[in-house]
Amino acid sequence: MSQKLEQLSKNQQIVLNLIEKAKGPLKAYSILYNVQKKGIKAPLQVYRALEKLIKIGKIHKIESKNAFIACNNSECEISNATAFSICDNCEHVKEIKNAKLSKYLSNFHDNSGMKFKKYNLEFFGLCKNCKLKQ
Amino acid sequence: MSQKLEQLSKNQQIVLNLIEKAKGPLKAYSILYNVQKKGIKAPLQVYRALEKLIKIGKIHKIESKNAFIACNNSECEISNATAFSICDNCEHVKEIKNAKLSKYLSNFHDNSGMKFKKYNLEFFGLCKNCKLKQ
DNA sequence: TTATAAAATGTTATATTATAACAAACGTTA
DNA sequence: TAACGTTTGTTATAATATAACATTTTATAA
Repeated sequence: MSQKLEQLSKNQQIVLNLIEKAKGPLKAYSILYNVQKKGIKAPLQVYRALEKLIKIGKIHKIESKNAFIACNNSECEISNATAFSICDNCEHVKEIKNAKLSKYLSNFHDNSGMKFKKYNLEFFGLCKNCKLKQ
Repeated sequence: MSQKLEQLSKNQQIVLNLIEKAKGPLKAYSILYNVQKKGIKAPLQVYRALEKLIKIGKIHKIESKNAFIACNNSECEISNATAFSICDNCEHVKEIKNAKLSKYLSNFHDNSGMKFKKYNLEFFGLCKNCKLKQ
């Protein structure tokens, strides 16, 4: 039964495979072009797969880039606590795994006492490589 | 001279006025419809104003909603450290002012030692009102 | 004050991102 | 097998954002 829950449909698997073997985040229409040989023909097919993959935590959306990246963080299986570093120069994106950070943010509550079920954090700067080249 | 720097152009002022008097974030095309009586006719005129207003920190973009909100935080004048709470139910958005949080995030560096010039954090949950109604 | 550079404007067209609506097939479970 | 939820396929369209180019306004400084 638990195996069923992890069973991906055909389109979902195709899209996930592509995203997982990519070096960085992929955009929806770039995904579409790359899976057309596999029989996926329309944007909706891609978006529906993405929606499901996000929901189950296999991928994340990088909101500032409208792009999708595979989850590499075993701690965020339910996809409710995500943090990324994004290079302003080369656009390299990396998911941040940091227990302190995620603990800090998961426990954060604002002045009104509102607590949160989910957060997404995007950091911007220059990655090591790009900093050296400056 | 410093006054010149803060001087907004006509279109920028029109767009900013609208966003500032709004109760929540506005979408670009909703802004467009609402400023057409003021003579702004095309999306680009809106997007250009938005771009400038973001750059100088007068407004922020809520990335997960593709919407724009006035800055209410004197501490983020350069718009490089933003945090928001977003209600999943009523979509109410509020900028979070919290010195500890911003200090924590501004000083954060990842495992590789990469430091960041900018971050954007979006929290999701139920606001007080919506929590009560459940 | 004039030239010149930088910023802003106006405009048309188009690119990019995402969803609506509907019909059909599939997989699971009662 | 009947019923349900999920996934698929498909066409059309909505929503978001930028390219390219010509012109005008504003700031700077020679």
